[in-house]
Amino acid sequence: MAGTEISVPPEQFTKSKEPGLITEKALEEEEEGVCRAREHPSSEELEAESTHGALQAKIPGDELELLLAIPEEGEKHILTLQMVHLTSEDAELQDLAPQHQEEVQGMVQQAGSGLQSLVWLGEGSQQSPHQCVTISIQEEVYLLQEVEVMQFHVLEENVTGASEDSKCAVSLAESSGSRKLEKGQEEERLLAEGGSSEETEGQFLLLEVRPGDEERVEIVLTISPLNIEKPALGQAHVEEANATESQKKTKEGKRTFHCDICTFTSSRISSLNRHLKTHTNEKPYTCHLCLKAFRTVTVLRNHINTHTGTRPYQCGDCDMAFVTSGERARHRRYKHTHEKPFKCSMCKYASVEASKLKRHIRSHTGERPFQCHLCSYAGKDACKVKRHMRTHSGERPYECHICHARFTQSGTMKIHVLQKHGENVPKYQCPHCDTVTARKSDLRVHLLKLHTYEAAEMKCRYCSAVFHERYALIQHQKTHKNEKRFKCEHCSYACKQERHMTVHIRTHTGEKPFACLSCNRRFPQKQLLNVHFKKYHDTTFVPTVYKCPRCGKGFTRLNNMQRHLKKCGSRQEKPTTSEKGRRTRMRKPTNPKETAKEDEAAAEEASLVSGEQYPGGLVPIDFGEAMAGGEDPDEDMTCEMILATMEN
DNA sequence: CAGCGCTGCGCCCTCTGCTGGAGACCC
DNA sequence: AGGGTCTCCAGCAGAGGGCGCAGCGCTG
Repeated sequence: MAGTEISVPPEQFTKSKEPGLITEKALEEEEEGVCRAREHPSSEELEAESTHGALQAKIPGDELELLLAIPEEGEKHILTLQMVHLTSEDAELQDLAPQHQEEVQGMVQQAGSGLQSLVWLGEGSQQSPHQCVTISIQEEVYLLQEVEVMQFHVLEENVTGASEDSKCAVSLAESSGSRKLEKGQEEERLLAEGGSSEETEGQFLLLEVRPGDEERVEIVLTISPLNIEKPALGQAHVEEANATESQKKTKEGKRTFHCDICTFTSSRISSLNRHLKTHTNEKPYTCHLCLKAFRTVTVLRNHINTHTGTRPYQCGDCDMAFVTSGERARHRRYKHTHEKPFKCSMCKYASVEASKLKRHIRSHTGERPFQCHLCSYAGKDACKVKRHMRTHSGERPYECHICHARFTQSGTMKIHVLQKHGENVPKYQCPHCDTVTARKSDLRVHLLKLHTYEAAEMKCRYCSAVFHERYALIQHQKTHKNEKRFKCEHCSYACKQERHMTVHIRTHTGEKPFACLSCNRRFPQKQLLNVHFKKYHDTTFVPTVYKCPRCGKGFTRLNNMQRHLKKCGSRQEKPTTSEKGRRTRMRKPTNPKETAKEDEAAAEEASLVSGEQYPGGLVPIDFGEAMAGGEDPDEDMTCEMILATMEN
């Protein structure tokens, strides 16, 4: 329970609640060359700041200026400084680094993305620019006129992985306006020694290095306003180690109490005492309903309210009520006032909470601090990693209440329920054609594939027409659909499909590519070979018989039986059960498209069977299931001869 | 010291968009 | 019969909204 009171300037670690708290004197001093501050930037300036980020870096000669955008009153901005890894390729840095080794301790490097980085040239930089320690102030939210604590990492060359980085706490004071960061060898020395550094030329710069676990070094870097009295921080920490209850008064007589266990400081001993309880398990207030213990009675009361449902803070604009007034205030900002004081300096995003802005900033920086321990995935917040872990565990926590299908994400299930079981399913109509998709993303794919202008010409496969849009090409090619585009060069035969022509050509060439493995007879068509094999080599083969219901005459082909029926004047009879094995061939298609397709095939077959396009009435036995069941294996027979053979 | 106001962190949720496999369709 | 294309659909991740809760500054 040891708390140490140390003496630090009163502004340090203190957040001013009002931007106006910055003193005119301080502003004047800044104007005098070290820091330049402006009370209210013009709109143009704000726009420029928005464009270039929250702060800009200028390195005029050996001097470094850190330009900070000044927000409008009440706004809070994120300052993001990006990590800089010095490599041998960083010629600019190589040139710069030695130059600043003597004089420059901190510098801000304008990164390519428009983000900024703070490079700390520590002791290592004296040996080689490659060994510079780079300090990246990742992000923090603060009123720009405020003193603020920032988190950043100290990275060494070739050290990868944020978890490996040393964490540092930085306090930046007097952020508004531009600041020239003064440097000195003393700071460098103190950084290395783990002590503190004071400003030179009137600027105070505090460094505090704390040894952590094996690979961690904690550095507390505090940059204070120019008019702040220099503290003896290094001494304070020596005293801290020896006398934990020691106190030091500042020039103004104010005291700061410092927690020995963490970096917490407070100007009130009561706050420190309350804070110290957070380092203990001391929780004297116990909930009588669940036996959970709490540190303060206020926390206990709020907790009990969660049991009882007591929500004393009612929103005046809706029915919502909350346990604490703070929750109500936040709710009102979200739902009613839409006040969003946290504004991103790199885009127009604004949020109710600072943590949301912080999270948003990661979408600019690409930072992914939450690593999956099973794969290389890293998320921008812990929740993403948790969701990602389902891909490893196979967990599917969301179940469709209708079909009980399970899903990894609630959104996926919602889409499923809507589109599989919903009645008013939203559809996405393509503006260029009749295509309707169930999902917007699919419409996008459709537009991309079919309606995107292609620089390369796409040629019609049937004619010389060319197109730059795939959809237009497909529509055009459909106009060729019913053409008998394939014409025999030896006779007047014409057909729609190339494979039909291939078969037909064999009637001219005499080619017989299909040989029977049992008797070595050869056939020009595969179907002829199949029929031959079944009839002469397959003992289990039972030919389909369609009987005329009137006279009982049998037929192997349905259409022949139907033709016979017209003469007999009776109706069609179903095939006998012995024909069941072959019945599937005669199924009536239920799909209208299939029906049309078969009708088309039947029509073509009829055309072929009639021999109207074949000189001498010779018809090649070909294509189509209607023919498959009854052809004679004799490749030289005409269709009529085959039918005559097969029919009874 | 209690209480208020506020902040930060974490969690859960929704919306959105991209991706790739499966199956239907077309040729 | 088989390959190419397209649509459907689930998986998955990015981004952000909203809220619960613990802790801290400040004040009476």
